[in-house]
Amino acid sequence: MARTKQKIVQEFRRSEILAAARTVFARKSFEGGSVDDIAAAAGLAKGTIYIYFKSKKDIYKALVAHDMEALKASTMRHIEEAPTLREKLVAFIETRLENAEHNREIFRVMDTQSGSLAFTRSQYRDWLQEPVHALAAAIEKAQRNGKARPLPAEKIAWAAADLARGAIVRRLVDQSAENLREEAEFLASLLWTSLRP
Amino acid sequence: MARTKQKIVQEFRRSEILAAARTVFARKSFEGGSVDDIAAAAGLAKGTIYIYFKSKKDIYKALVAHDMEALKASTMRHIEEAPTLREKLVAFIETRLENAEHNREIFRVMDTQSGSLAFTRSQYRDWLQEPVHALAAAIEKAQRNGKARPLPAEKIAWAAADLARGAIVRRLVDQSAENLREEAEFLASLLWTSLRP
DNA sequence: AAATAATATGACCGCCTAGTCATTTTATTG
DNA sequence: CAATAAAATGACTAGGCGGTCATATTATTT
Repeated sequence: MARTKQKIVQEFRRSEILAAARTVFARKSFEGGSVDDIAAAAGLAKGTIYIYFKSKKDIYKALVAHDMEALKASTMRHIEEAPTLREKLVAFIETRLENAEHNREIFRVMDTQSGSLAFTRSQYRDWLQEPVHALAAAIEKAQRNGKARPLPAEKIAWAAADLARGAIVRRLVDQSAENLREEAEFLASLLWTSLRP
Repeated sequence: MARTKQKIVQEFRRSEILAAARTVFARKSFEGGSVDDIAAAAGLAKGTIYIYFKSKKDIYKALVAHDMEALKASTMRHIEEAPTLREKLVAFIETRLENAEHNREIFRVMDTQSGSLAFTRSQYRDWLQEPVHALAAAIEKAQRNGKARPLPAEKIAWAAADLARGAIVRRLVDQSAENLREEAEFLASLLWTSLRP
């Protein structure tokens, strides 16, 4: 019982710290943001931070792992649920736009810092490639059923990811209020035009 | 005469330092790379660096300005020279892939650090948007002549930039040796399929 | 070749940051 | 309500950084 209570509080603190780190890293990048910044943003003393995380890098890893996993899961689910390939394309792009809209900070963190720091290649493969591969698989399945032309599926899937990313960046910079669904539909249609039989 | 000699040597030193900075910033990012790193890479003492540049930020600004300007000019010229819209699309994408291939470091620098540091919005507008706008203008012209369907030109141009960027990132990571020209052709064809009458 | 000017050097300074730990505050328990 | 355990604190340390400057080296001039 006490154990559980402890765990709950501990996890709450950890998530509070991660939320603070998300803001700080987004605004100043990993190198630019200090642990003091994070502590201040979380309303805690610096020493407290080190009770819950063993290093600054550790915070960063936990943060990226958490948010990447969430985006991956959400994207996979939406692809799964969409019935037709055209709708899967829209779902893939829309999920990513939506996620960035609601998590501006973490998108900036993932987008700027990504490569160099703290993660094995296989973890990135998992987070970044898995949804893309899922989309590619859907394209291939449609191709086998004659519902899509035989273009290289993997490449098209990556193109969808790239188009989504570009739109996200522009939306964040321009504060563009353009309808999210419409934008996703338009981008998906660019690819669908090439794919449809 | 002496003046000119001086200038030549000075400019040579500056470009040497920029080359060193390009490597360092690409590997460690702006915050992560130190002036000592740059000095070591350039084979100079730290003090010497400060004869040619007044601060670390100043080095960064000169570096990005130089390389962005070069990419912009190259892209604009290739678009200009291509006769048809389809070829202009290919030229736009190919130029960017080629540039990244031959200047891996600076691509990483521009891609990771971009937003926050040291530049006015108008400078970025210039470097990033001008080639895209040039492509958009070409699309619009083709549309007026009935050589392209009336899709939003600006959006298509940005899509071309996004597809190019994605391909570049993957080429850098995967060391992919896939034929550059073919890759550009494929990406351009994705857009051209939607555009062609 | 001496005098003078231009360049290059690296030890040094002040500042900042990641991480520690003795001490204090808060929660739990008997 | 002690007594004890758990959690939180922030002053402190060690190391690294950007930037300076008195000194040394090299080039130019007379």
